[in-house]
Amino acid sequence: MSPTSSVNPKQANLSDVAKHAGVAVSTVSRVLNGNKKNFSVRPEVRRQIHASADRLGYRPNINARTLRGQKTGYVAVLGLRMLARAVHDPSDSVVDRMADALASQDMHLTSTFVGSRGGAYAMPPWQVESAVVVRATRPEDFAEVERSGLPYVSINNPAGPGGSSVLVDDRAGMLDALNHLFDLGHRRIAYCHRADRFGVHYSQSERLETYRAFAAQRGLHDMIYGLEAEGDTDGRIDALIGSGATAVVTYNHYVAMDVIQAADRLYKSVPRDLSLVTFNDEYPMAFMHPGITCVAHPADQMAEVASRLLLEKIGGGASSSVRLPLSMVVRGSTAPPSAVV
Amino acid sequence: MSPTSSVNPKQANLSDVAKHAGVAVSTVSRVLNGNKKNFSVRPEVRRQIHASADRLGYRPNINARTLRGQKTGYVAVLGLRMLARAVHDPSDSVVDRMADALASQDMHLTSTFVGSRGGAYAMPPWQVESAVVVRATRPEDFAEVERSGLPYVSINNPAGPGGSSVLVDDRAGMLDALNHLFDLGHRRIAYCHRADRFGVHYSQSERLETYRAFAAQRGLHDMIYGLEAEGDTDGRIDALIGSGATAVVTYNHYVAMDVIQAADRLYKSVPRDLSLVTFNDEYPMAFMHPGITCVAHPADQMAEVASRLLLEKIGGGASSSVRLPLSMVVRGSTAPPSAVV
DNA sequence: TATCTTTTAGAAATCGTTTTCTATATAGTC
DNA sequence: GACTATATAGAAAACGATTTCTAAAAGATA
Repeated sequence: MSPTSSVNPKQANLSDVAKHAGVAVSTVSRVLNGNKKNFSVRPEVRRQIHASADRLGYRPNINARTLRGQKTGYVAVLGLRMLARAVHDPSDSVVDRMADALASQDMHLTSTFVGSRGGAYAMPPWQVESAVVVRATRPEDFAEVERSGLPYVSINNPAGPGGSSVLVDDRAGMLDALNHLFDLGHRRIAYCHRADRFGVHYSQSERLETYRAFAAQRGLHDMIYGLEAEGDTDGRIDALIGSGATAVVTYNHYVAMDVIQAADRLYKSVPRDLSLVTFNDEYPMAFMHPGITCVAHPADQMAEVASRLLLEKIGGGASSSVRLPLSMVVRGSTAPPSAVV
Repeated sequence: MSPTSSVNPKQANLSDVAKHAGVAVSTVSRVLNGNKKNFSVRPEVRRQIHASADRLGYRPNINARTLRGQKTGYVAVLGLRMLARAVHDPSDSVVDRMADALASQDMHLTSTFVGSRGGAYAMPPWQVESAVVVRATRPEDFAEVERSGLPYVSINNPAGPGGSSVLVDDRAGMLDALNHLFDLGHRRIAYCHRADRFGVHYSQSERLETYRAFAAQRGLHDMIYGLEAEGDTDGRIDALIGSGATAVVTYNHYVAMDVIQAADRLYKSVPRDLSLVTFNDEYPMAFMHPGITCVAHPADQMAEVASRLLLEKIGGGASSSVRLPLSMVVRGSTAPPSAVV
């Protein structure tokens, strides 16, 4: 017989602790929850209760607790999908930082890992009091959380009527990227965008429109290379590189990797033959050689604002939407164009 | 007043449905759950109950249900730390796949995002029935889960006495990598390892020992470049590249990126001047140019085995530990050494 | 000493569901 | 007609925690 097959000595419950400490369950409950309302205990009893709870490894049953109707302090994180498989975006950093910010309010982010079976935007089966939605791109992503009527905040996407949202100023971000290249002397600037893997993101149209407006205003050629999910991506990128563009802005770090790879394959050098700016300062943009110039999301600030908006909603406040500025992180992938073209 | 502050019209419960249908709660419960045991109803009553439930939008309270049913179906995932900031490893994929596998058993992976405040290996405050531990490197990482007495499985690390574990055969993996390079004709093969960011992993010593044994057996020079967390990493890697090695094996994808960057900086070309094999087939190894040859973890198989071991533990079975083989994914970063050295 | 407050703590109700225990009709058999 | 199955349901007891009542002991005040 295995040493561990003696099994779980059945989770201790409040009554077990009470018996062990020689007091009533209500007393244990109040002591462990620090409930001071019309209540006090002798220090030695308090100590004994804590000792007993510790000894028995007491762990509250969340079902009983929430059934009774107390607040859980749990916040659902919707939209996480999978941890791995390279589906990372700036929202991840924001969620990390929100975990810190909300912990000080005794609120805990929780999530159900749904794997690949979909349902990433389904409310968890346990009771939560609010939610954070990430990576939502389709209206139906908000359906469940809207139906729940709970306060929520959406990261980097416009929320439904019941939620607040934290967005970034993609127009200004695109303008920064283009001006950076223009000021370096580039006049043949391409934009390489791609449909988001899971849907259409508002940044796509905003960046595209801004690019077009910029090109028109400065009298530059439109050099737009759209990568469809199903199309001949490699061919499009090869065409881009052969187009005589001296600089390119890419929609995200994945596209940037594709461009770098293609440039390498076609014996073009970054930034000598092609300057590169990408949205999303995600791994490994900072670790490439040369480092990639990025339009970066203000993750700290986004987390701070998102936490604030969520607390406001919980407090009964109205929905609101805040837009934050993106910032340029200049690295080695951008330089003046070579004299010879 | 905000449009959403009119709030939820209070969820209907079983008693509401019973009243509406003119029957007892127990009858409603049995009908809605299709409970046939010692029970039957007249068809018209059954129809009426379904109609009432539909009409009132009845949704069972999961807390009450699981409270009564005595099992929550929640599995804690310990050790996730942060989502972002480039701290990914093969365990992430395994967790994703386990979420799928366990969902069919009505088990849900749950996690508390702890942000940067530590405590990644603390049991969550709610009641779970088992746990999955990832990225544990120190004995104390298992302390809490061991203390809980719950069945658990550790991914890619030897568990404590109370848990099962799924490991990989790092010795064989290293041997595969070395043989691959040796067979290509390489005789000056370096190994570039690094202390894990969060502790010492069993793979470190196994790979190192295997490298040494291989070199001794084949009569090759030991070319070991250990990167300490605090040391002059860049200098060490530059030395490696200047050492005349024709091939290098790196401890993980982060180190591989460092080596690639250094090679680029020193005008060395992969694989012409240096072949590269790395452990961990993580992003963006497959997307580099050339693609990086990897020793890959069998994520699907690890997930499958881990799920099975967990269920066995839950069923009262003994702890066990399974080692799975790594596999070579050959890409463009490895080639025969150039004639000229 | 008698009365009032405060401290300290227990008993019991409650949350929504499942399930066991009971109970009444109705149908079938002799 | 008496007796036994069977069909059909309701009543009530859990599950584990929180919280509202309730109450005894200890201390303060007159």
